Amino acid sequence: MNTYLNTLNEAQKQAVIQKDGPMIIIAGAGSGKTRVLTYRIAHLMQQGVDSFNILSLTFTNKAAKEMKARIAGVVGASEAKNLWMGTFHSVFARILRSEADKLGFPSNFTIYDTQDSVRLITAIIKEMNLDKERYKAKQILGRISSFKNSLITVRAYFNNSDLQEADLHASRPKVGDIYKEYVDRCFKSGAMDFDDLLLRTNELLARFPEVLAKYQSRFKYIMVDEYQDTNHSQYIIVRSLADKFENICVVGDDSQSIYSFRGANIQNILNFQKDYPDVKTFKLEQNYRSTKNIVNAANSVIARNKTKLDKEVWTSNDDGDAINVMRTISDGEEGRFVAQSIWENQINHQLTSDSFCILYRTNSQSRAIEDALRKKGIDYKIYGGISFYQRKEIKDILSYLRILINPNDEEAFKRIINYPARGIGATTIDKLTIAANHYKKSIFEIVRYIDKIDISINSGTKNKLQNFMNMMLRLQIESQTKNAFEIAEIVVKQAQLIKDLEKEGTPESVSKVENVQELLNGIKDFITDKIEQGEEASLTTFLEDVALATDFDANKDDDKPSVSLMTIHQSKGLEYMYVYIVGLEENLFPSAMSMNTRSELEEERRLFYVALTRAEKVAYLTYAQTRYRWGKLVDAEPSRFLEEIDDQYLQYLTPKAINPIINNFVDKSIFDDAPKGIRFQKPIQRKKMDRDLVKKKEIVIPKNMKKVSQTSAKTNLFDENVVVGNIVEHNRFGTGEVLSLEGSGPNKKAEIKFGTVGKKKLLLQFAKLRVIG
DNA sequence: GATGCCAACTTTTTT
DNA sequence: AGTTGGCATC
Repeated sequence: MNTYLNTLNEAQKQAVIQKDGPMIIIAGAGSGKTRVLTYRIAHLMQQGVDSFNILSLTFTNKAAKEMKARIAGVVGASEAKNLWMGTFHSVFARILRSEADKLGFPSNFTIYDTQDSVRLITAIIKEMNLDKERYKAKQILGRISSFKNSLITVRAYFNNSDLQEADLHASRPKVGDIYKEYVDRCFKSGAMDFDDLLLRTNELLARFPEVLAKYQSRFKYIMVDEYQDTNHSQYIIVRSLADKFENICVVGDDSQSIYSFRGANIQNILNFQKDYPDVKTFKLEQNYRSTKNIVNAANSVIARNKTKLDKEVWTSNDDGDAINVMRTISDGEEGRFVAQSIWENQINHQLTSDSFCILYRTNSQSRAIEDALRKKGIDYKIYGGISFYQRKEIKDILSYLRILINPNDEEAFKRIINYPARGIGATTIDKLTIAANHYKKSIFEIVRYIDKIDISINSGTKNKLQNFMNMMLRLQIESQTKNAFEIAEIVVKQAQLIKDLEKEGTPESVSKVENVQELLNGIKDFITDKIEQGEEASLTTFLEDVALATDFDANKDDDKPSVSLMTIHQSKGLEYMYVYIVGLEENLFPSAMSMNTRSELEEERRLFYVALTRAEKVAYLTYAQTRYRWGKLVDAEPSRFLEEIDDQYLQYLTPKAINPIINNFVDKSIFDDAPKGIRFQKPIQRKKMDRDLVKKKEIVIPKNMKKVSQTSAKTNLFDENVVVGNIVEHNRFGTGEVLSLEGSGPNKKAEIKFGTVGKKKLLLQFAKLRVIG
């Protein structure tokens, strides 16, 4: 018993065994935070705390799942099952469902994603006849979102002259009216957006003392991970729930607070000690993840931030390699460098692709990297960007399912009323919306009782509407006796969704059909999973999962090893042996939108800190001199963050082939008779810092560059110039002899006799052969 | 009301 | 560069 305690260091152990009262664990990057949290929960349970009384809030659903699994390993699966564990959004969505009637919501309320919210606001702005240039839907949503996250309700807004004045000043006097209409329409649709899941929870706890008391007594022990990234709304929920027992344990690292753009308030963690004067503070400062070089380099950068808690991250790991800095002429070249480097590191160190991760500031940067990886034949997995569930064909099907559960869901209804096309156009939908607002009913009900109301729609269109409604009502009845998968299948068939796509016959529509198929499979998997775990497998839970799922949750891990690509934000909490941070350029990282204030810049710096501390062994920092942005080639300057790292931890790689731009255009030999001393350098010295970097460090021969430079010097090692008789090496088949060649250009094939698998005919452009003799 | 073409916008990060 | 929405035309 308690053997797990012996695997912890002293600081970790103290944090694990501290049972009661408020406590804060300040956990440096890579300091075993998850382990401490996991063991702390397991320890509580071993001390006799009922799992039902423990609430643990994590940052992602994936983190919750993994922690639950690890706890189950210590205390047993059946014990771990009752733990309340998940993201703020999913835990409180669950609570809201069971208390929904108190707030006037149906228990199967819809969760609007950002897309739904933007569409609704767009519609409202249009209905109110406002100038959509002045009232940009996305911006208005952002404003409403920040109101909600600061617990400023519509009423509070209209009671707050400062806020109204600010909007007036910004020439947007109608923001409050839009806000009000938006909230009303969500309510009428039985829908909550992401921020509502927190705001409405606060409403529930504030307005119904008996509900608050119930959950206060239930959650005797509360733990909050990534506390530095909680917003005010989340903060108040936690404070209210913990108010009875004050057994509140928050974990976080102020140096990794990177979500202020969505309302996260770093003050929550900085002020925790003020909130609870008798707080016990624990600091986890030993880093187990990274080399000394990486830890020290990261420290040297974050030291420049002014607002932070006092802590010192250190490691007893090896020094490791210096951090590699690479400049390329373009973003395309940057991608090729990364791909080449990964390829070589894989070979040289016998690593699989899953040891590598490529991090970038913005999703749009992935394209150039992807191209390069694909050309090199390196498997990769990309997280983020447009999630599967956001695709049009998928959202359309989900909208059908949403309507079956909650017919009042306005956004879903508007999506499908004319999809597939059934002759119901914008004019009709406008009329229906007006009627719906007038009668204070949902559009669904208006259509359902279209005969009973006074509305100027011609009989042909009315007929179409009734046909549609009849189908929906039929589906509704069927859905009551079927499981989520069966319903989805019937919907796809009844609404002729696949048929509609197949009719198109374009390559895009073919892939859409595949996506629909994948969705159906996904629902099937979901159901089997849930049934196996003895959990609820209803359509409601499926749709909730979909709405709150992150990209990580959606991805299956059983694929073949692949390089991970993601934004830095998504990389929080993860670690990889090799990390490539690309696009280290001014206006990109730090972002041009985040350089106006000191605090914005500090957040960008924390972001860089997060990126660098993902690396266990080796880190590469790359930047390009030119980059395509908005379809245009623009010049780029190296990021200030490169300068901010203490020089002693860096080594600069600047291969000759890439360096002088002019050499790509002019054959140098034509100037062979020119006077000595002529410089083939660009005369304009734009990149001041860049020159300095090169001047200072060029002579240093990078420690681990030996292998790299060897191979990159002989580029023909990897290309298609093999001849009969060559001994070649193939990634999977090993070594073999080239027996014959046929075809030319992209179709050039080689017949090779491998020792392991015998004779093979391979297309050279894909085979990636290395000539070794 | 549907279709197809052009203009405008995009790219900061996400539950 | 790629996507989306608006507008003209059928």
